[in-house]
Amino acid sequence: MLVSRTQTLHDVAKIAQVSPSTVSRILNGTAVVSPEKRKQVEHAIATLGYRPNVMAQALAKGRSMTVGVVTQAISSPFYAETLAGVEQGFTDSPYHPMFISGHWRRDKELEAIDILTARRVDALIILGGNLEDHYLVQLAKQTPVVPVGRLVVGLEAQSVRIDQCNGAVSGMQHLIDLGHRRIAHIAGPTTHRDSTGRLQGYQQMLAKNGIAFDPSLVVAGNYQEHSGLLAMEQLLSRDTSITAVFSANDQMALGARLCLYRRGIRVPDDISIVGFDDLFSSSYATPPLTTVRQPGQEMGVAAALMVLSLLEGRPLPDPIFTPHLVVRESTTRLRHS
Amino acid sequence: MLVSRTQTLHDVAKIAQVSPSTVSRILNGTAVVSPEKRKQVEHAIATLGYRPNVMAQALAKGRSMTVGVVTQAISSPFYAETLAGVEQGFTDSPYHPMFISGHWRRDKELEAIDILTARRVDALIILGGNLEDHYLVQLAKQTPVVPVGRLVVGLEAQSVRIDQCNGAVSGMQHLIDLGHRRIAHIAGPTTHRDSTGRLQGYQQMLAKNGIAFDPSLVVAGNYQEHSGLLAMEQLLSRDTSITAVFSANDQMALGARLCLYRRGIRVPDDISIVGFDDLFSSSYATPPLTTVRQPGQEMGVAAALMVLSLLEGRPLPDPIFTPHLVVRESTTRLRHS
DNA sequence: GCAAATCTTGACAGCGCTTTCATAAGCTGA
DNA sequence: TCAGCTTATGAAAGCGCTGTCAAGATTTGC
Repeated sequence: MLVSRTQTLHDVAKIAQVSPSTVSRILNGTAVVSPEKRKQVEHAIATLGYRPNVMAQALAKGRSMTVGVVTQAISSPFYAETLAGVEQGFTDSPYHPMFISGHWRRDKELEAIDILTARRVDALIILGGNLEDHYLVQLAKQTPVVPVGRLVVGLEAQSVRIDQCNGAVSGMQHLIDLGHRRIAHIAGPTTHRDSTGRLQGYQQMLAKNGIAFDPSLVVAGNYQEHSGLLAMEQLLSRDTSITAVFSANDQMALGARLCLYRRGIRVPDDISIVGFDDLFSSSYATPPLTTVRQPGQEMGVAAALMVLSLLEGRPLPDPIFTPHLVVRESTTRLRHS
Repeated sequence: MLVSRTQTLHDVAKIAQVSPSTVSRILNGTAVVSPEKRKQVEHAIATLGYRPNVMAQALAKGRSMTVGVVTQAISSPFYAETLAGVEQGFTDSPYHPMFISGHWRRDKELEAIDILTARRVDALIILGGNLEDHYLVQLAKQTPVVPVGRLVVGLEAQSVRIDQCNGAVSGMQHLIDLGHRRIAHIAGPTTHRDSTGRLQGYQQMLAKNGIAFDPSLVVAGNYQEHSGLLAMEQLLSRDTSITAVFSANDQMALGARLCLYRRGIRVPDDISIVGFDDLFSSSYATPPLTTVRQPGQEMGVAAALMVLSLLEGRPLPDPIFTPHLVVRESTTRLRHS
């Protein structure tokens, strides 16, 4: 129903011949109201096409009903799934998410938090990022903070995350089961705790299977496609006996795959590739990528539920997710040549 | 600066020993204030770590300083770029975007608009979608509406869009220049005006080059990867003399490419593929996809500027973008076998 | 040097809603 | 039947800010 001037609760009250308080009470279910008045009010609301002004409600009750989400880039395929999950998690709740990108820069993230707190968001969801743990802990004293994809010391019960090392272990297990021994690793930024967790899993599985760790077989990228391509080139120039590569994320795996394509090295026939994350697009790569699935969407939903629990004082859900291997077509059994 | 109770303009006024009005004036630059008072106020703001409450400002001035963005899926690679552009376009403006997904469903889009108007957004950006033109025109009478990626009749000056037909023409031109004649087309949903525009470009180029239009060479998908795969299979079962395919979007092109991979048909050696959109991931496909670039990011920025212009009564920017061909490695000259 | 014009500043009434608080009405039971 | 209690409802005071209005202070012109 489209009407000219935007209607207020007052207008509704006037038409229904009750006081504004009564209308408010019906809207919020704050108190019992006689059925007849309720009927009148509901009718008035319908005929006016009235919609409460959320800003005014927010101001009056001191809660904005919006939760701020600091992501790194709204267009990053990796964060996109989690954002979708967050959005989904808030559907059917009175809260709504507001997304702002931090562009992987500390100052931008700070700015984002600033903008969000100026809007008096009721809670904050922080996807990854470069903000120090102690800062987030401090921030959490003002408004609930839910970190996603990282463990914030001091906020362990509410940091939605996966067991990185375990994920890496299952990816490596797969490669080793297929007979591979010369396995390279394209790591993430060495400063990221999650990259080091994955690296750790890689090394752990090497050790467990009596394969000597060769530092020249691991090179770090920055999680973007291009760095995966560069890393692969470097790896190839160092050692041509590699038969498999385990990449710390899908985007770099795709970059590596392009490098191999350009050099005419076949995947998986010559070199097998295992990624990490399982982006939507990985299942449509050529060949479809075998990868360790990080349940981005589910984690987003969990983050939303975590916020809701925090806000309503309910017991918190389990924040730890376990990544699982998804076998597709980029890996194959090592042929003894 | 983190303080316990959240500070108000009143607190600042008290500390600076001026009236709240004066503080407001300084904050908004609404009137001239003596330098000394300004100094005092600025000092008070700094020591208190004061941040104005955006909700209260919104209520008082009747503008929420937020613009609603109805997208289809926040995780769709296609919309993601545009969303990023929108976000970027509002940086350094006092406005902030709030995204809600419509999931390609009319009822969800309506719901999204409902949520957004309850928050009294100052404008609406609608990415694609299924809402009827007349509905949007009607809506635009209440609050500025900027449709993106489609032409809304009645809102032509502010519909940010591309010339679909022209884009298809340049993709086809490329294929024809390479000597292809048996060119299939994987179309988008027949109900979408943009798909039909692309189909039109396809037919136009066929006609212009004296190639008879063969209806069995076009099959429609739904813009998702899987439908591209299915379409390709259907095409192959109908006619094995195809040497090139022009897909109405990259996602379907990627699906088609997977189909060919599974059947051992080489790209581009056996069949060339041209996509449409140029998603981030297309340049890392195997092989990197030749495609018609739809400038998603730029269009997002343009949509934001359009909103700003509408809101500030400035002349509107040009809403039409021209797509350009990006030649990569999925197309090659036809070899006469 | 004084009336008139200009400028800075504070008081105050909203913005649209929620939420005490108080009042009037309806009940209970002895 | 009436003291005492519970209930439904309205009046009014905010929530934190902006913007109008008018009053003081200051400057200008002749």
